[in-house]
Amino acid sequence: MTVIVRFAPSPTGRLHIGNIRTALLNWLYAARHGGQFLLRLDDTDRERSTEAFADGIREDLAWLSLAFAREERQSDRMGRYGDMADRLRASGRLYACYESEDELQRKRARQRARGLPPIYDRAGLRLTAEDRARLEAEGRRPHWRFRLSNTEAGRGDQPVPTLVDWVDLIRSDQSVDIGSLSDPVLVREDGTPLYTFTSVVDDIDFGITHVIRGEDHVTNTGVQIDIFEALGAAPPHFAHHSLLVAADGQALSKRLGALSIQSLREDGIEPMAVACHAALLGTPEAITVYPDLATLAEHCELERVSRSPGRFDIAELRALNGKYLHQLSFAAVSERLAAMGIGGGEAFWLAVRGNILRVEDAKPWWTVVVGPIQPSIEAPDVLRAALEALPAEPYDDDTFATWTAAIRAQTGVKGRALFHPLRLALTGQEAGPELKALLPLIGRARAADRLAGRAG
RNA sequence: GCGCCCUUCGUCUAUCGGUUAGGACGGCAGCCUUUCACGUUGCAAAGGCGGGUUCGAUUCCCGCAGGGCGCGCCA
Repeated sequence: MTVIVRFAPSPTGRLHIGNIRTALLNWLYAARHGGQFLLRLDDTDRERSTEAFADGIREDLAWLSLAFAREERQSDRMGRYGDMADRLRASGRLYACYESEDELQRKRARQRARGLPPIYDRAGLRLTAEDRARLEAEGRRPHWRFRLSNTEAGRGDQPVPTLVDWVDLIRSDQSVDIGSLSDPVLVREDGTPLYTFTSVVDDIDFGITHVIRGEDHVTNTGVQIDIFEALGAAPPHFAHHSLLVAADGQALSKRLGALSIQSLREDGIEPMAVACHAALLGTPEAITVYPDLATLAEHCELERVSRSPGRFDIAELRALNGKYLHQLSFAAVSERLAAMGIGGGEAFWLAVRGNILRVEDAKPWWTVVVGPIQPSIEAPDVLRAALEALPAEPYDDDTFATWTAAIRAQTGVKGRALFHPLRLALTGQEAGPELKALLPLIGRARAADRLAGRAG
């Protein structure tokens, strides 16, 4: 059996770190099993879905190299949902209800007040043909509910505890009591099919073998398994991963805006750092940046994803990004450096990569190399001696050592007293890459200017 | 309120009743670099609370507390 998984965001916002974790878990599962990953845009909510958000989702996936074999949109499939709804009506599993939003709210409030669970009372099921005709004549249109298979013979419509169970790939044995749930609305008055239903129809039609999603869907799964069966289809395998929480342990949902993939990208975080952090968080694997998704997939077993919520701390992601850059090869960034107007070749990259957290942090160091910068003058005597001892070009990796040895011999100054003034004069900065590597890039002319206190 | 899930170093986790409770990130220290950073080596750092079961509980059971999620004509 070929594994087919899907990522099904609704284009009502940008993807965030939590979303992308779901996408990644799906993509990586497909990769590990030689399966297919498909993108499904859940855009049945016409009011909130926009084309701009759909583009944003594709853009974010592309940035992370999460390629999909196929793209489907629910808005293209409305006819199909209508047909499937008819099938459920024909088998008596989809029934018309005429309560207004207000009436339903009042019913729920009453039930809660009496200490009862707020479950729909199935009044719609008891409507006679005459009742319905009268309601329709009043101009009322029905919404349609799916009758959950939670009753037993001799007890009418009364729900009884009914466990729907499955072997969850992450949570192992899992069950949901659909006896304590309301019959879900599958189709609205205006004919719009709802998620609970469209998702099942799509999973059937697209041959989805594994549904990997957040644990906020656990209850949905209980209901949806019932719908799969009502439609005569075998349910797919399910896996529900825990959700991410913020660094303070509270729900992440409040500040998702700042954690959009777009903002992480603009923040200079590398896509593989985002992917590895999101996928490895909450697993026994050490969080490290692998060179590509295929390699990441080798380290990512769905079965080992933790059931407890994962704490997402952007500071950790930034640190991870830095660690990744510290060992990144020149070949991997040469084009981007060139696009930023940075030259200096491999020597420059190797010199500065250990001192940056983001690729664009290389830019100020390039300015340090080509100037102009304002030197910072400390210990003028030392700098004067340094200027006098400054060797003629060509410079190489040994130049700095011979030069500083000469200054030391001349002045008797050594250690921090020698290096700190040189660093301040040559770079204008307190800390930075090895001067040994920087000096040949800076060159004699600029070095001489800076040692003399002139901008250069 | 009801239901489901979770609880081991600061963080992510390993441990299938007996371990010096292991690893990774971060932190700290040494080393390297005659400077800072990078790198490297080492160190410190943990079983929420209360009851059981057992010769023995981090591990199994119950309760409590804390956290997450669900209980939509959202997805």
